[in-house]
Amino acid sequence: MPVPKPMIKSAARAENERLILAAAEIVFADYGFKGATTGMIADKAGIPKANLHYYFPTKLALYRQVVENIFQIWLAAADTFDNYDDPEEALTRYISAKMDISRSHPMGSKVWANEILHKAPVIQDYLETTLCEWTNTRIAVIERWIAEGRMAPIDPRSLLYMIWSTTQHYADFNHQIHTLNHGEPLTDAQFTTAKETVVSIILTGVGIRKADVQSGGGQSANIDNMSQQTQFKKLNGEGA
Amino acid sequence: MPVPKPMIKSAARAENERLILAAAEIVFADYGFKGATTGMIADKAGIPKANLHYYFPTKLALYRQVVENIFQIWLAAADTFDNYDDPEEALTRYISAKMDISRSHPMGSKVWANEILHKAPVIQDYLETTLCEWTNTRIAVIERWIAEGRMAPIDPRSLLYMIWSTTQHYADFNHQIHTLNHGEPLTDAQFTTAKETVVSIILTGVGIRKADVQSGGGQSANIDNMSQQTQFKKLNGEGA
DNA sequence: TGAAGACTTGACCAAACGGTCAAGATGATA
DNA sequence: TATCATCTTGACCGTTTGGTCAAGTCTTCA
Repeated sequence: MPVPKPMIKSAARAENERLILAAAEIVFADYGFKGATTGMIADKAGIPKANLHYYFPTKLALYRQVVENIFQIWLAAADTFDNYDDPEEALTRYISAKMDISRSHPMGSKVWANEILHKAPVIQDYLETTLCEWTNTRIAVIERWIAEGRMAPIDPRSLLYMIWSTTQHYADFNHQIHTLNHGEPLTDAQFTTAKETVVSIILTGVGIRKADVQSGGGQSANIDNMSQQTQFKKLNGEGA
Repeated sequence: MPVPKPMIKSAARAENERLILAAAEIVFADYGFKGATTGMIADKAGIPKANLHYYFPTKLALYRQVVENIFQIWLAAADTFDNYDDPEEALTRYISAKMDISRSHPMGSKVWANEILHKAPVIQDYLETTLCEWTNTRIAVIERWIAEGRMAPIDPRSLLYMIWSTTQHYADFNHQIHTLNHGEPLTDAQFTTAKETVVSIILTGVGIRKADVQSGGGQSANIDNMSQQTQFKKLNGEGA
């Protein structure tokens, strides 16, 4: 019992804000900032609209809070990039983390995508400061890996964009993915396949893993060595 | 002079519809369906709002026309996939085409992205028919290439999603990319680097090209052999 | 118990928006 | 010139929506 009063005071407040933010994330994701109405959000949160405006004075303030929450989650995932100096380990974990967020938290990604699509009217400052710094430091890390001969000399910035776009696609475009999957969401197995394929193509693409081309006929024997130790397979002649 | 009257009749009409559609594409891309107003579109087209409604009775009808135009452009690009049976050639051309569209026609991609993000309220039928068929036939092609040992046994669907997301990222997220590029659009050189990097990572990633890891120190010597003939470089030891 | 603050809510308002309309302008045809 | 169809446009309307407000209810604490 460290904080008796000043925290009890906002017991109802905390719960209501949580409800509203959860509802807002879904509604903003599905309808965009303009398309979402405070009435819809209030309905989804199970409270009257006037009550929503008691906790969040304007629609914009609520939206901004939603976006900030998402950004925090992404920054946390980004740490995986820093905690390992081995490019295979770092990239594998980073890609996996971003894929997992796209599956567990798709609404957040959609809100972000919507915001960027419309020229970031409310989060431009994030882009210019936090995201810019984060990007530059990671580019430096990748450049070092390249200089050390630990991966192919690709353009680091393009690689980062590739990782972002590919992983977030599974959140932002999940409606399209579902539709192309007979209207059903991806099963856990399908999603795992997708994750492993993305990791495999990128790691192989930047020269960290080696390609596994079977000149014979076989179907797939999917790659699942995406963790600590990579078992390099022999690769057969391919050159012209 | 094959068609004298029945076409002259709509001379003004054709011109006005063109103006309106061009304005609508930009405004819908920047603000989404809900965020865009017919007044904004009319202003950008340089005509009164009532006149816009003379040519397009409802906002929805105008929007649908814009989306259909975009879809046609994409389908044309998709043909590049069919015209070559060599996976390197086909994938390189397809990726390049999609990258070029993202640069030359970013608004269209944004409108599409916005539509999918909001669960495709007006183009669901396209997803279920045309896009679904297109996807399945290309998956079959990729599976054949894999079976013939011409590329690594990756999941074809995940590969397609990867190509779509990566290439369209340069349109849908161009605001973010600009911001991370000191507020400037990518130069032609930067865009070319991006395109070559994407092609390189994906082709290497699926085992069509071989990685070029320089164990020494050098900076980059960027890959630019993205056309007909690939010059495979030696790749040095990497295994654990 | 009662006063003070925190929370709840139905009713309301002004602004913005999609769409209509009627009155006209323009242009082709005879 | 007269007629008719196409096109143009300012004014207008009903609806939706973000946000307000005043009249409550509930909780806490002396």
